[in-house]
Amino acid sequence: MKHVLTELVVLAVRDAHLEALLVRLPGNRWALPGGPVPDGAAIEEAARAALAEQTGVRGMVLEQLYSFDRDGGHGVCVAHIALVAADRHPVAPGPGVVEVRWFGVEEAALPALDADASEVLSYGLARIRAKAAYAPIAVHLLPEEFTLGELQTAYEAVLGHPLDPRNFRRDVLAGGVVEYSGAVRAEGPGRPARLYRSVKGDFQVSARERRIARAIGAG
Amino acid sequence: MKHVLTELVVLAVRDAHLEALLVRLPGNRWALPGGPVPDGAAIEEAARAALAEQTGVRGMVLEQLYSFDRDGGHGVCVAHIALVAADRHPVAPGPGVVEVRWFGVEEAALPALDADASEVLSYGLARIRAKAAYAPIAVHLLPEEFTLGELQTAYEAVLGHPLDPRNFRRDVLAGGVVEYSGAVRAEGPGRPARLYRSVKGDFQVSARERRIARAIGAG
DNA sequence: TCAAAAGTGTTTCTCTTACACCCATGT
DNA sequence: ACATGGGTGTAAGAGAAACACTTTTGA
Repeated sequence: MKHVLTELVVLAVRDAHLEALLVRLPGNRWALPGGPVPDGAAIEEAARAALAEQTGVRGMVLEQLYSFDRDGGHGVCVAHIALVAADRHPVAPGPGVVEVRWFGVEEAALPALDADASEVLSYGLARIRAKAAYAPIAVHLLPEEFTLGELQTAYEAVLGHPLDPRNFRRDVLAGGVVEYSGAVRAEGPGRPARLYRSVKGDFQVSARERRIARAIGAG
Repeated sequence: MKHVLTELVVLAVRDAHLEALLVRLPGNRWALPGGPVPDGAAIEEAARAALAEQTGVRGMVLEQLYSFDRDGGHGVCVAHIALVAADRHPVAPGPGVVEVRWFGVEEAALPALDADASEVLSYGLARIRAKAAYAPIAVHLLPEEFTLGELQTAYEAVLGHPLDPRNFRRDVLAGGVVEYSGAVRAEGPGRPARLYRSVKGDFQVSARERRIARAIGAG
């Protein structure tokens, strides 16, 4: 018997930067959100519940990352990664939490974290970057309707390098992962942008789509 | 508090087929090898120990797959995948095990398995196939020295489709993941094959190597 | 000398990349 | 009218895929 807990790497793109959500615990210690998985509870549900309680964030895409030994073999930490559209998720500290805040994921922007949390965070970042190169993940980082410019910005934030707009548009549209919603949005000066939404349904990772997705990440 | 256990998808290439190692428990039930992770023990060590005890297989490459809820939320199963060189691992049933046997991974070749085990097995197969397309995994499925023909056969068994020998040799050798051992091996009629061994060391997944590795899997 | 497996280069085509200008709107 | 972001096509280079024959051995 061991105690089982979850930790979450919660990521969003805010202001063209990839940011992670951290919680400040009493004693000025910053940590990843998370909590125990009670006996009888499902792991993923417990992760969602812990995140909702500690930070107010709920209803996002959640993926299991890895399970780590903790507490000298007396515990197990099942790490998850969550992708959220930052605007749709106002944060509020829950019980036991002093503060909830977004931090840029660059080393310099992060507060001090213990070694375990750093490991989980690195693992999560590696996973999302690897996955961005072949899967249409960025749609999870955006509101329901978005412009291709916003989608490109999200990819650029995750990947950490700029993409060519013409190639990006060609490949995204060819991949069929987004569809034109029919609406446009004018915001300040400049030509109004068409709004797209992500196409529901599982994406078989066909050879063709893998290729296209790779292209998305390869700019 | 939950009980934590491991299950292992143990894979080998035997006779040009990808096969999985299963154990028969009393009552004629076939199952994946595995066992409890005792309080205080590390997950991966427990997985190795369980596999060694139940089947006699030890010292192979082990990778964590996923953690599943079990027993109505009262347990957690941390699934692993193991790649072994079949010839180097004679199997022998341990305590509590009636029989240990290799089965082809095709649906038709497998015995009846419970739903949980089937799910873990499918997950393991998906993982190894995905990984074969970009990482030099097949070397783990072969003895220390092997011919390029054997390596190609191993890849073909994992991927489930034939590869072009010229492209395969070119890409494998260009990738630098194997080196010529200097020896050759004559076996029956036909020109003797050069023996290769895998090059130690971590393979940074450089753009170049990713490309090459992709080539390996893309035939 | 025949059967069997190992080993070797080149060509074609597709995909990826790089690149510059016009369009529609707000101010 | 101009500043701002949105939207579009093409050409050159790189990588992947397809392809057939010669070599070396055992029988």
